[in-house]
Order: sequence, then C-alpha cells, then structure tokens
Amino acid sequence: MPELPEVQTIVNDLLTAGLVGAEITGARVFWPRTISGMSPAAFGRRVKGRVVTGVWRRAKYIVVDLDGGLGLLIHLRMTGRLDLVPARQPRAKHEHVILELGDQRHLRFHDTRKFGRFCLTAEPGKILDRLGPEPLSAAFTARRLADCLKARRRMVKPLLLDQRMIAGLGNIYADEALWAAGIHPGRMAGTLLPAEIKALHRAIRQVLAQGVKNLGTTLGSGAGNFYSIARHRGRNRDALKVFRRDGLPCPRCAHPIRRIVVGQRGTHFCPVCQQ
DNA sequence: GTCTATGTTTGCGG
DNA sequence: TCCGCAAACATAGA
Repeated sequence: MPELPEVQTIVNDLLTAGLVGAEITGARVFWPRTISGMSPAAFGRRVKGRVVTGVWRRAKYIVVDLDGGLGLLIHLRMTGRLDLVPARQPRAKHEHVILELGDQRHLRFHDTRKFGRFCLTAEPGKILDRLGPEPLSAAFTARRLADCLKARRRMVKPLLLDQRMIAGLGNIYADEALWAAGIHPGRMAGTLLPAEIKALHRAIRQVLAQGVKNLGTTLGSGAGNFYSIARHRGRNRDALKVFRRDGLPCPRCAHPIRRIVVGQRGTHFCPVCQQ
C-alpha cells in the first residue's frame, strides 16, 4: 500500500522521533521470512550493538544506515507498518520483527499479509541501483520519461508501476497521474505524443508532491491501511480525483469515473477525459 | 459462513 | 529482452 509519499512521510516521522543516534540493542524475529538473505539469528547478531546513523528513502524502500557501513532496507509491500513504541508495550498481533533500542523504545514491524521484507546488507546499491530515477529529483526529466516509453509495446500504466522505469509510483498515484495528464491507462506506451509525455511528466511530479505535502493517503480505517509512525493518518484521500471513485463524477467533466482492470490491477479513469 | 478484492514485488513461462 | 500471469498472505466487505 505505501507508495512514495507514504514512505517519505514515515521516514520524516522517524527522523523527527529521533531514530538517528539510537543504538539497536537486540532484535527479535517472529516470522523468519521477513528477513531476506539470512537467518533471523544472523540478522540479530549483525544488528546488535549498531547505531543508526541515518534514515532516508529510495523508491518505496526505507533505508536505515547503521554504523560499520551496514544498511537496513525495509520494504513495506502491501500492509507493512512501523511503530515506535515504549519497550514495555506488549507485542501486538502481526508484529513480526522487533528492534530493541537503547533508549527503552522498540521499532516494531507490523504486517498483516507478511509480504514486507527486511534486507540487511553492506552493499545497498546492489538493490537500489536497479531502480529507476526518483520522480521528484532533477534526474527525472521529460526526456528521461520519453526514453522509458519509447518503442515500448506495453500499456502505459503497467509501465509506470515498473520500478525499473520510475521509482516510487504505485496504483493510487499512477491512476491519479494518468487522469491529470488526460491519458488512458491502457494506451500503448510507445504511442504517446511529445505533448502527452510532457503532461504526464508534470502530472507525476504534481500528484506525488501533493501526496507528500498531505502526509500520504489513508483510504480506510482498518489495520491494513496506511499509518505513519504513532498511527498518524495521511490526508491525501480528499485530494484524489479518480482512485476508488468509480461511479462518482469526474472533477473535470462530471462524467462518471469508471473502474476497469489493466495489467491485473484495479484502474480508475474518466472515459471522457482519458480517451 | 462464503466468496472476492487488495494499495507490491518477484519469478516463471511463452 | 519483453510481457503477462500467478504467487507470496490475511482480512475487510459484499
């Protein structure tokens, strides 16, 4: 569920909460498959005694830098969540990893569907360098987007969701960007005109920047929804124009929004504005 | 109770 | 290489 704006919000909250400088005094793993590439025991040995030196975001990864040159990459996938809580708080259902901190707090990983992953590595670049450009950085230009789309016999929406092309877009913001640009999600990528590519480039940056500003999108109220640290909800839902708004009027032309399936993903668009 | 959909990514097969 | 599909899981909602 968390896309770029949601992950950025979590990172910002972790920084505000003072995670940098904290020492990891121990780790407990309750679902071994959450830890990728090594056993839970090895993971515990290697993080114990390390101090957090930085927290940042790349695509949908939370990157926790540790002293000694290690990086902990956390990917939330669909339902992952991080909670920073007092050490004394009892473990909740679905808390699969607990990082014990020296300041009597715990950083806990909560994940109902168990798709999320922790990857501890000395070479984070091996994973992060495979990803496309950060859409809010200067490296993401209309030209760069055009190169991604060029000669591709593939629908534009699945391409936008491909993290090797652009890093950080997910289902919500892809639908929103395509609506803002007036492009049908099933359009073949290679057929986009230069003006459409420019509009799409601008739309991607606009919807993501707005999502960050609104502290992410929380859709419902259940445990599987987006919550940042300390259970903060995002308020970007009110800014959504099409996502999960099928049947409601398009904000531009009032024609009812439709929901179809594109590349096995629920897809929302306006049949009039996005021909 | 039963059935379907789900905001992500990977790996497989054509 | 490119692309579509199923799987990894649990729960909410119909």
